[in-house]
Amino acid sequence: MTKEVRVRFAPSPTGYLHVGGARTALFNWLFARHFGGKFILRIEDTDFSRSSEEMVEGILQGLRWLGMTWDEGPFFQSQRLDRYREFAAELVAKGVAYRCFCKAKENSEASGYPTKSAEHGCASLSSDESGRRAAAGDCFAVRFRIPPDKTSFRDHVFGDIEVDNTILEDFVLLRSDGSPTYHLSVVVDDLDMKITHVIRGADHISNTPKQILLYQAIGEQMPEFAHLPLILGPDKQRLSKRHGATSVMAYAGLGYLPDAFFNFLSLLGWSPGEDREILSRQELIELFSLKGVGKANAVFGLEKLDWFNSQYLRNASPDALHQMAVEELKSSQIPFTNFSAETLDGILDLLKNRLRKIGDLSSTWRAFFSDEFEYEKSAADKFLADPKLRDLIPELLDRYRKIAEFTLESAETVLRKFVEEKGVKAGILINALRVGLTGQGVAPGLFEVMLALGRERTIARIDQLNTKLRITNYE
RNA sequence: GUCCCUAUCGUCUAGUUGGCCCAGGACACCGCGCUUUCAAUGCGGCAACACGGGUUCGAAUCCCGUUGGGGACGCCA
Repeated sequence: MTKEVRVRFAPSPTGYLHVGGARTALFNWLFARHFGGKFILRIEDTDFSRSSEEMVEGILQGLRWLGMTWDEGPFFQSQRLDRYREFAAELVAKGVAYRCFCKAKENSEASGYPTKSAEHGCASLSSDESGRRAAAGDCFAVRFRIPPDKTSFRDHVFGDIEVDNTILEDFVLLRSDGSPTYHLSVVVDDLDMKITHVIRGADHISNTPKQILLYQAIGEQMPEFAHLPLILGPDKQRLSKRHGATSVMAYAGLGYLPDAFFNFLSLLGWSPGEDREILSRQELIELFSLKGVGKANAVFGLEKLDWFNSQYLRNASPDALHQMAVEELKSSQIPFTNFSAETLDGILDLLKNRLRKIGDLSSTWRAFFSDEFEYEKSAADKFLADPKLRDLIPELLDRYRKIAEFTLESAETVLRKFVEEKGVKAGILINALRVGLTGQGVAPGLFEVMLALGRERTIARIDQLNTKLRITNYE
């Protein structure tokens, strides 16, 4: 029996949960669920000046939206400060780290190139001297002493990676204010939390040797590593604000379904190795494997996300769709309250194949829910310009008014008969009426639309169309 | 600047140990059918192994180089 798989997602609360972070969380989550292991949430808030509680909440919210539940945590590094200090002290005692009494560099010159340990006078301070100065109250940071040789590790995604230690700097473990840096806290926590697999973004590849050196210095067994290729914007540059939304909650707001977003994200940098793409969470959990993770960075493109979303929308249960629609209409303040559930569901059934986002209901398909809507300009110009309409529409309106029973058949028969008598093509009227009824040049079948709107509204809108034809010149 | 990583259609990708790949699927795009417009659907099309050297009977698959892209080099994570 192998030991339990334990993975973690460890964001720093200096921003919202962004697309890249979400994908990292997602792969960790999938990995844990696949092996029946634990998914642990840890907040890396050791940079006090940049961390905030709202950001923590935002991250949790994003994870919840995507349905990623965690088994342990959230743990906060800010609450484990004593542990890191204790650890750093041990390292100093062991001689693998040393106190550095140099003044902290200003941020502005932080772009400096690696400083070799030899360049730090502090590195060669005797432990007596070092201890004496510390006891005297001299301010110091703790630096790790980089040993000579090379460091290598096997990555589950990238394979064997080796670096020469000489390029590594004697990095800081503990700042002069006593707070730990990332390298210290991440190693201590992964050890204490018994993390078996560190799955994180490829931007951490070059940090890994430092952490491995730390594990080696204290003689502990290290976790396995798997680095994930990065997600880039359409210009192949790092995803940033100028690419539009980067926070996952923004996508919630844009009307994307969490399941669709989840599915889409899972296929960014990973492939099940077969030709299926629409996969449920359960299927994803079963299929997920680090072997399927690619090495090349992936571009985050919206077209395919839209497609995924439309697939999930069309496959949504009537109940789920109903609920989403009600929410959407409410939030966009469209007064649809006089609709029966049946009416609403009928409309949704008519529209669901054409939805890309739930928000389309209140934008493109507004006319189905509200009497206040405009004719889409290009549609009106294209379909309302025929001068014959001015004479035809009033007559046709009259026929619809007189219709005995308003059904799909009768609605169509009235029009068919009418065009036959008048000797005009059905398309002229159908297209014009479509604009009149929906404001759009593109919509579901006209007679189905009539039924969905109901007799009264249909007649009222034809009447309105009649009026507009008289007062507007369409071209 | 130094180090690390990476490179298949516009995009996401398949391509397990080199031959079944003059490279498959999906999105997008284009055409045709259906039709009342569009969507949906069906069928079809466009479109890639970055480049140059090797190794091999044979390379998208292995090696080297070039170029492109990304990442890291902080008392940020």
